[in-house]
Amino acid sequence: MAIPRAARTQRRTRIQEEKEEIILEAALDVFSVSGFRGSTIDQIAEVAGMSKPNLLYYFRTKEAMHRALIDRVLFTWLEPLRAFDANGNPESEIRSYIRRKLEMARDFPRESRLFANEMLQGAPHVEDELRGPLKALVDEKVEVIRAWAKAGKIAQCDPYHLIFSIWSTTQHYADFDVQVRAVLGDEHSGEGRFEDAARYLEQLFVDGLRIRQG
Amino acid sequence: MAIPRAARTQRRTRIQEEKEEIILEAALDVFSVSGFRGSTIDQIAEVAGMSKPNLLYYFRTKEAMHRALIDRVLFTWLEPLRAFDANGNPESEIRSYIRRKLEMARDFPRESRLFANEMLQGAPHVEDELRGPLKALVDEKVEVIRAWAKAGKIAQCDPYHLIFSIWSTTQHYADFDVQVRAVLGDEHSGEGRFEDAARYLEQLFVDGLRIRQG
DNA sequence: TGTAATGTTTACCAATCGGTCAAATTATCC
DNA sequence: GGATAATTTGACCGATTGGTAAACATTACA
Repeated sequence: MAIPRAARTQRRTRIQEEKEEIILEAALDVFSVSGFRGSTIDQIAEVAGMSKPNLLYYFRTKEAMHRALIDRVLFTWLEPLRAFDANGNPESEIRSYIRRKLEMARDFPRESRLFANEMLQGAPHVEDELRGPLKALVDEKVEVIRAWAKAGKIAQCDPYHLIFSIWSTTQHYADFDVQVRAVLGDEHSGEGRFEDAARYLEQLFVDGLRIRQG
Repeated sequence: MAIPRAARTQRRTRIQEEKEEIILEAALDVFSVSGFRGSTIDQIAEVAGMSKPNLLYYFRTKEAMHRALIDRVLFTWLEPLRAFDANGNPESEIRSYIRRKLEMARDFPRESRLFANEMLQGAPHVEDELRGPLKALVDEKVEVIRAWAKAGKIAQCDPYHLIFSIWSTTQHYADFDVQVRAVLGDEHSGEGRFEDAARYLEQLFVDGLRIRQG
């Protein structure tokens, strides 16, 4: 008889690793478009190319799949902010932060949309993580930015809103991709639009913060 | 026998006007949080305080409710951009555009989230409107901004991405409200945060575009 | 006040939902 | 190769889904 996955303590099988990966990949496809409530296990099973009971053998509930995805995304999503370096100079740090966030929007749009979906629904599954680890990390970087402002390296500004504005402008290209494409028209919707966006955003933030090379 | 609403040609009744308003209000509550697929007619009926068949007497399908909402939101949502005046001076026009968009995020967050949900799902119900009327309006305003840049009133920049960045930064405060509150902490999450955001964003864009009074 | 149109409700439908179960199949390891 | 554990499947469950039919209640208007 099969032992329910959650009760197992043994090392994971090769098949387990592979199948769980396939399932999470399919779940990301579905959840990122339809949100948690709007997605069905059947949809995910079909995308994953396996039967529903088989899928439920690896993740016992829909919540379990969603939680596994969210945990993974939350971690990697904050990678660029973690890399934000207090010892670097303001201009290059902000430039590369924008770059990295924009690259993530381009390379991992589903992850961005999964997160956006969760926010729109009021973060029912991750509010604790937002108030805990996320806030802690942001608070830390806010202090860095404040120090830069105090030293006259950048203009006086609210560091929280600065971070919000970088998040929103970059993630916009993943979350509102369909709108961006529609407005730009098919001719300007190629991959070049990310380069255009990077150029514009770097100019906006560097000049907007009146950054002086330090 | 009751005549299906869609087949009626007569003027709308007082009861119709009232009930349809109540239903759309409830539908906005539900759709804006859960998206189209994740929302149920039963939820909407409960929020509206009427029975499901009664609700379906006024809107024959879930799609009909959603479409009615989207149509209404799409129109009012573009009001600030329509007000964007080519004859005004760049600084005050951009300042007041940011203000207006921020006020809408504050006063109509459900409408913003409804739209965001639709975008995340790939705009299955409104892609035509995006490629048609929306693109047309944006193209028109883009020309205004281009003229400003040509006249040296603002820095050279891609007007499309400028508009995207104003959209994203302002709507962020509605769509990601829960994250903003979590990061700012309960002490800074009052209504004052909109004033802080307005101050920061105006500074960012005015300096970022190196606007010179015209 | 009568009556026809409008509005509301109860009971119901087939389809889909998340999830279970036991049986059948496959992989692993001695 | 055989025993044992891991994996997969089809059949199924009760609850919920979007939506309907028809009886019933209310309103508007002559």
